[in-house]
Amino acid sequence: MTRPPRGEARRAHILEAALRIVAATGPDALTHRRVAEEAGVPLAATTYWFTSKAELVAEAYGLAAERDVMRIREVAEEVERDGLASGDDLAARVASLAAHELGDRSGLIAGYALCLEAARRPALRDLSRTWTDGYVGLAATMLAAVGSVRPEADARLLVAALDGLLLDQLARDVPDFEATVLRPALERLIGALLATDAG
Amino acid sequence: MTRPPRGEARRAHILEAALRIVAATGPDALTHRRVAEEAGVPLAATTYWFTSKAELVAEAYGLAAERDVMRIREVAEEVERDGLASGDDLAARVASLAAHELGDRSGLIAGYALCLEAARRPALRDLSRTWTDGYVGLAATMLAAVGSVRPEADARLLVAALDGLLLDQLARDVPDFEATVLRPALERLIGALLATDAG
DNA sequence: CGCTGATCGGTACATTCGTACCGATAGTGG
DNA sequence: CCACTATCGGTACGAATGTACCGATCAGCG
Repeated sequence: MTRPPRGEARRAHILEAALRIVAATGPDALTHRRVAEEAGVPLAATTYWFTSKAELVAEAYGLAAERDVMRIREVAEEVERDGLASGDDLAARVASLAAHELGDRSGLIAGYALCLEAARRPALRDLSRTWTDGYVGLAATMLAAVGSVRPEADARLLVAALDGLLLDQLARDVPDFEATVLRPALERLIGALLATDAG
Repeated sequence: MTRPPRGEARRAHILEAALRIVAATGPDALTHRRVAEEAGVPLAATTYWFTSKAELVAEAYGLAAERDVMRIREVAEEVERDGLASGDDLAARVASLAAHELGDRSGLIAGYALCLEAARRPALRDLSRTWTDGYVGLAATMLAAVGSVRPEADARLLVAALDGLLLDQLARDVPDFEATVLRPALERLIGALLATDAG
């Protein structure tokens, strides 16, 4: 029998529950009671570990961002080690990465919710920027690996397009999104960017 | 002296107030009382004109979408009449359009909030799709006007990139965004897309 | 063991929420 | 002018919320 988590472990447990709720039901459904229920802890635990609801929200977002950036960093290092064969190779890599991202609607929706929150609450903006910058950095690394002349600028474009496509897919729910939409679009974009590098 | 609005006018008045609130404080701040205060009407007016809060929210989003699509249509027709000189011309046009959009953070944030809501509530998905499709249609028209070979597919890419850039800007707040970020990015994207059309 | 602080679980409370209700009023067709 | 209906404004109420509080329990240390 595993005993119920105590101490900091419980704190983390609560944050996880908060993220699940944001993704499933939206940020406005994030109440102390709902979080406590989802985490399987008494109500008082949420007020004990987080002095206010705002703190809970901010830390939950922070966790999501940190975890995501960590995962990105791994992929970036992997690409730097192994290199990339071609633009299409890069497109496939990014598409698969994004599709995997889309598999966890939870974190994805929470991420975009953060963007909108950050649009209102300046305290969250650094968090949001760090998140995006992580992606841009990865994209730049990848673009450089396939010989892009201006990897940084094009990376911003690539990440922006990716965000837009993912956001749209969240509402559209196209079946087999990766193969029918994402990969073709990315191949087109990356191909065009690389092809005009010479000129 | 203008008398307080009555009848359907008051209903519209309430919807406008709701949109302002969503933009300024987020969707979770959208309460009957808050809306009533913002609209300058008694609390009961909001429950009289909207049988439930969900109806109010849905109609507010619908209004934002409809109004925006209307404005897009005008631009689309204008472009179809006058044509476009070049890719850079198109980029400047889109950048200015988007910058204008960004001027009204209100509607913009509300729009993206809708996307996220639609990711959860299927009832809103049609609305969200219509909205995006409107933009894609405009973009396709514009791309066709400058001789794009596959305007439809490239339009999706263009709109996605635009969404990503705007979303990022909402949190980043780069000064002089249109000139320093938006226009260069769009010129780069559109230029690359058009240049590789031949091959 | 026994003490002490961290942690836990239950509960209380003021506030705010969505919504329902009800009497007053204004505009309109007869 | 007189109903009659749509609309208005004020208020009430149960439910849910954030948060505070309090006594019980656990873990480490003398």
